[in-house]
Amino acid sequence: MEQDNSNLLNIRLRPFDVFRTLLETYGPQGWWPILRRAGEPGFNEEGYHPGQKIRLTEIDRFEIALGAVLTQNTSWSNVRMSLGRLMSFFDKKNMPLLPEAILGMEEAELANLIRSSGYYRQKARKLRILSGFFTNLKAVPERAKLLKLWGIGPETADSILLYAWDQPFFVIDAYTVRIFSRLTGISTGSRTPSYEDLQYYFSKSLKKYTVEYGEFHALLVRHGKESCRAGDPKCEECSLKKICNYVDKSNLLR
DNA sequence: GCCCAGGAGCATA
DNA sequence: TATGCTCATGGG
Repeated sequence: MEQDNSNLLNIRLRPFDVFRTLLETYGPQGWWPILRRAGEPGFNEEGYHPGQKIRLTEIDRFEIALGAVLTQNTSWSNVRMSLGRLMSFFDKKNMPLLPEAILGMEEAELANLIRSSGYYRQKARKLRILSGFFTNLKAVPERAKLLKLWGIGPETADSILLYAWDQPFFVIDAYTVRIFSRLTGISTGSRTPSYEDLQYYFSKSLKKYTVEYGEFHALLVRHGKESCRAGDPKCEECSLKKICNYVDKSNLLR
């Protein structure tokens, strides 16, 4: 059965125009951050690598996948603490942070190390399942196989595929939905368009350059944190206000 | 104390 | 298919 994405494609606003404006505003974001390599040439102190084309190692890819699960509905600052704890734990054992290391420990012990990420019991289980999948991984994972894993949904799968394997899957997250619902007036809440419809809408407007996909998603996260915030959006200083449909009611009431 | 954060799975109707 | 609930820590 063919999906009906036509309502979204009728939207006048082109995602690519938003991408250009955000890139002018903030510059390249250097995603996905790799904490293991923080401070190395080309990486800043938090592991971001703006403007650098990074050659990823097996350990890098696994760290990205771990982070993608840990950051589910959770701020990155909390995730960074968990990743730091995991790394120092295995550093002391002189073991690289690879799937075998995760599988070699008790789930409760793992949960304790990642407490700061929240939902830590669920996420410990997710990380072990993910690790099992990674142990017999020979090539780029298939999206459908990732989605069959307990704890891996579309956003997490696409984040892993895009940032760890350079595959052109555009990531739709809560920031993306919020920003574009304000820009275009598309409905939110239970009436939010499906993940696949939104992904199709963005993909049609972008070239299949994974750098563009990765940069755009990172810029949307940055913009959602700093400007297009949930509670008190800073519409005055927003670089998208000329093309935005959103009416900041809290401002009108003043 | 409140709200929010780089989701996903499951029960119920 | 759709809605509602659960999972949980940490920062503003």
